[in-house]
Amino acid sequence: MRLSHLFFTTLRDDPTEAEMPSHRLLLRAGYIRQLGAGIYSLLPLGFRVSKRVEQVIREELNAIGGQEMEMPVVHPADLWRESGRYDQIGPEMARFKDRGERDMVLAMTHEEVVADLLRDVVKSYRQLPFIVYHFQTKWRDEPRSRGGLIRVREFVMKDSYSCDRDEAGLDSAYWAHHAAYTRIFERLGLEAVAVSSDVGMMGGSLAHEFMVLNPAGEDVLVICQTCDYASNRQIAPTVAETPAAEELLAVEDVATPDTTTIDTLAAILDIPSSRTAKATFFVTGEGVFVVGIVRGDYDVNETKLVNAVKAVGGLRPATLEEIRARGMEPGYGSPIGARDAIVVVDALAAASPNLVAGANRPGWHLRNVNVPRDYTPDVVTDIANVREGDACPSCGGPVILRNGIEVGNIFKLGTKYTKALGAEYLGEDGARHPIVMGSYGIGLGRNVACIVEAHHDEKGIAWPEEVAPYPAHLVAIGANKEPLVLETAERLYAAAQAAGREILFDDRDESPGVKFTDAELLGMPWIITVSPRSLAAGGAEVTNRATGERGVRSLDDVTAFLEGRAPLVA
RNA sequence: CGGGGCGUGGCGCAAUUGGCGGCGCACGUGCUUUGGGAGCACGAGGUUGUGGGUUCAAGUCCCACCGCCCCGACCA
Repeated sequence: MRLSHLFFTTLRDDPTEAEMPSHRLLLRAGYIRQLGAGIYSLLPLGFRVSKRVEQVIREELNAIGGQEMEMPVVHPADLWRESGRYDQIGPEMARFKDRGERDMVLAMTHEEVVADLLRDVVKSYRQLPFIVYHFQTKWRDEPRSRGGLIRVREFVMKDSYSCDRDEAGLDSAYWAHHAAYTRIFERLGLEAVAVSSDVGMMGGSLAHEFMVLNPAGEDVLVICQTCDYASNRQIAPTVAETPAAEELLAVEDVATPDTTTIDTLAAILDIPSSRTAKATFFVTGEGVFVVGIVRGDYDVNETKLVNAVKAVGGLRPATLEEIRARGMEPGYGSPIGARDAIVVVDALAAASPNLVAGANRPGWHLRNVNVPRDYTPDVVTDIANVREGDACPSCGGPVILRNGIEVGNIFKLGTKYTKALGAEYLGEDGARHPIVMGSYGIGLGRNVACIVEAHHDEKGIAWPEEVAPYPAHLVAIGANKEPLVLETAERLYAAAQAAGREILFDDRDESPGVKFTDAELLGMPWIITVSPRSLAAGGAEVTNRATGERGVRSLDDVTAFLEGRAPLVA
């Protein structure tokens, strides 16, 4: 591709909107352009990268027996009513009517369509198992997009679906995907760690997320320093020593004016925060009031709390009025005297004696509150967030917390969708069984962004060879001073083309500085410079973009590389 | 949805008290230049996000709306 004809432009200045390196560089180098919040066009360069990522995924999925297909972006709403998600999912799903006034939706994911196909196509156990997948556009009207391609509303996702006779089959398909994902992210140049994760609204019994560590990541990961334990903090169990038993003292009032936080409470009473109880207040999507109690030195983990009370529609923070209506006082709250509320107490908090808790009166707390002597929990379970340095649930070693970006996920769905839609097969036993599904996703654009996050320097992008839009960037310098330069560059370019290898050729009438700067910004793995100087030195100068290694190679060596016959070394 | 910020040419920015909308880069033409974002000359490009209001006069003040970014809530 000649740069003189490439549909792109580079920007000299950083766009102010872009804060993450990947966003900034992809914009500046002319890979992407924004159309609206969370909506991006891929320019030819960006599209080529995306296609190369796609190809890596395709190869690895084919290797585990995946069959590529394509499902629609627009679905009849009735299909989503069948699974129940039409009413479950909020405004993040786009809904509209077609000209016949029929309710339609834009695809957020494709479990329903797969299940619909299964009930049509699969009759017998002989047709199972199989894996199907496609690369298809999803629309998810996120409350807030951010970080360029990291979190968008419209994106192309590889989603695959395993269809099995039974749990054992699902298990094997699940771990096959786990292995395939490991290979995919390795080939993409991403250091992804597989962490256990919450199944969320997808339902199912087991899930992993593949995470790339990044300070801007939206998930918090619990990673063991000693063993290979890694989990999303949403579901990471807390492991704490059982507090030493103490004589249960009598409850007594203590005046604590203007003391509505754990920090100030611990300070005013001169006690560690672990001697206090923290009360948090939520309301489920169905309007049920939930009080969550953790010890003062921990935070409430909302995912665990949602799961503890099986909160339909999730949880939202309660309003002050809602809290007072239940007989509690914000800032001085505790379940003592609470009414019309489900009380969930963290296991550690329940086991900790003589805590300071709210008196439900402004300016007052209570000393020596004990469970269940002083109030009765409805649920006692782990609802606390793991902290940095806490014990690993697997080996007991200290854990660290890191932020991560989710680049892929795998879910054991089970029969949730096939039961709802009636996708059954006739078994060897002559009975009908629901097909057992798994669902597995990788977002293309987010992976492209994460690759840039991991492979760039102050000058620009440095693509790994596996995903680079072009293997080399050919630069001709001093062409109008020495005609042989342009001749040579043209001959190298033609040789690559003739061999079926497309490379980037900067044939523009630009100054050397512009060409070098752009080449480094665009980030092809090899920059090949032809100039009077390089010709005098015996060929072309080759620079490895990632390592910075540079050397002069003979035109034969360079030609062999460009034709794909031999690797290049600097 | 809550909090904060910002909308002026493709990008980055300026415009005093309300007083003729400018600058750098990028872009076009010509000449010069060619190993690190070249020089000179000429030139094109704007409904200052939208709508209303105040005023002799609005980029600037007021109201409403729209859009975008950041933090939070949220995230199949």
